Amino acid sequence: MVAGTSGRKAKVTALAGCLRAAEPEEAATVVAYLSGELPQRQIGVGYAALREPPPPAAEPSLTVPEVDAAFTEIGAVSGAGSVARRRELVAAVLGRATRPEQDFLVRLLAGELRQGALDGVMAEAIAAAADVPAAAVRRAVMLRGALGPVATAALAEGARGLDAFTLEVGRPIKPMLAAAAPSMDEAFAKLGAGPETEVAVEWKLDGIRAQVHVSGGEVRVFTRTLDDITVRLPEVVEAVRGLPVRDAVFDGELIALRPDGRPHPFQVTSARTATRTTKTAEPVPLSVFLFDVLHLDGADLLDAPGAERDAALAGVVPAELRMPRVVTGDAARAKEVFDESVARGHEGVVVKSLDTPYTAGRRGAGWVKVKPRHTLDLVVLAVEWGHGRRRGLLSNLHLGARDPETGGFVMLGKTFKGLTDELLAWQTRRFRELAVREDEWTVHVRPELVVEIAFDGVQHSPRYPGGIALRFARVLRYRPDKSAAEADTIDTVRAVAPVLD
DNA sequence: TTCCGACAGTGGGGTCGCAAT
DNA sequence: ATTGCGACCCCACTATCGGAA
Repeated sequence: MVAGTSGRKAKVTALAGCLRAAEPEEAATVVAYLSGELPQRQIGVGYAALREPPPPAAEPSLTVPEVDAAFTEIGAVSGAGSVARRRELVAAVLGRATRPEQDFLVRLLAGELRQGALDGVMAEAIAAAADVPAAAVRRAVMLRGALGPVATAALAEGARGLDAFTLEVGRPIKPMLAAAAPSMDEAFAKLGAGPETEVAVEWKLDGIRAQVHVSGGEVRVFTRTLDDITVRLPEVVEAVRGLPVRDAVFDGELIALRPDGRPHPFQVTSARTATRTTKTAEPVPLSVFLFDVLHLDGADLLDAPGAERDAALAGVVPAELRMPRVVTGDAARAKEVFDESVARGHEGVVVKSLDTPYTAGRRGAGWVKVKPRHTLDLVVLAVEWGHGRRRGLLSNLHLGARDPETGGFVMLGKTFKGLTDELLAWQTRRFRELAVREDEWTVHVRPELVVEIAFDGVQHSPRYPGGIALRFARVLRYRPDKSAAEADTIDTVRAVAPVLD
């Protein structure tokens, strides 16, 4: 029903009907499932555990609370034999489901529900079902970090129930995200910036986003997906603990820096953040750069304009713990900041409106990131069949650079990005003509077609034969004017974007 | 009537921890 | 010891809907 229509209003109507029909105690679970999430967040079941579902039941008998209880039990399984035990429990649930129920549950557990109803549409549906303003629902979701509890409150108590969701120090909220622009001029245009309207131009570091809560001297650190990673980061806790605040919520970035202040590759920061144990004697320390404050000693600042939040930040955080930032209305000055950030090895800048409040969880137009862009002409070595709306189309390109030593090609990664429907149709036809070998997923082709690829940088790769891979590769256009012999070489790739060490 | 902001979809590379092989 | 899997870090881009202009 929901997947069957492309219209958002129709989806909202259908979803709201489901919510009204649900028992009050089921509402949170129903909302989670319909938006493709589990209240448990994760239960250790993925694609591999779902490959061979048991025969479906003839008659429906499963209830939502039963499924929820089963998922909780599956999520609690651990230790030796846990993989087999989880699969056993998954099979038991699926065996009680009818064919359509099985199909839904498999897609839900695999994270492939894809029915066009994630947080945004579901928030509208909750608002419709509970007859409350959609903006109030969205705000509650941002503050609570989950749809389910918000749905329960809205359905039971209406708008009054939503008022109970406030910023609580110690509970993470969804972080504000940035839109992207290809150049400083376009970033300025998006924000309406100019001599009359200044903006903040902040360095963008290639690290891990962090929301740092201080509550009476106790510090907690949360990731973008609201996971608590405090215990992994003692040096971050130590750095923030010294600030002259009683209660505060900060937003910032964590990054591993070398002694000269230049950044380590992202992989170093990522590994450091993901490591739970102290297995190495001297882990690479992470540096903290705070760029926003959402609460300060009793005062919520979410709705305060950017300039006011920055003033509050500067009042309690010393410059060495703040993200470098320049306020200007001059695009040329902004470009200088961008150039300096890049020259020091960083990703680029984020241009921020001085007026907008902190719009958590939405890719609001208040922040716009600008990064440099590299390009290469590479050769397509193979193509993979697409899924979902790209089913039946050759979608994901295997990209290779010329290897002058062997006369062959070195694969540097894949991309499916940047392709229009028209281009997808064209390349599906074209690659069939060039096909030399085909398996279930992949069509291998004669290496003749040259494609211009944009990418952010080059990183060490344990996967690809050249030992390097492109980061965030996307298609700009095909180059019918170039032959494979004129494509860029592996040496050019290394020169264009050196791998940092 | 046209324009544009918000949203969902389609996957990319990488790391770690754990259980199975 | 190595491999497979699940969970999360980082992410760009296009199509579409529906309200704003």
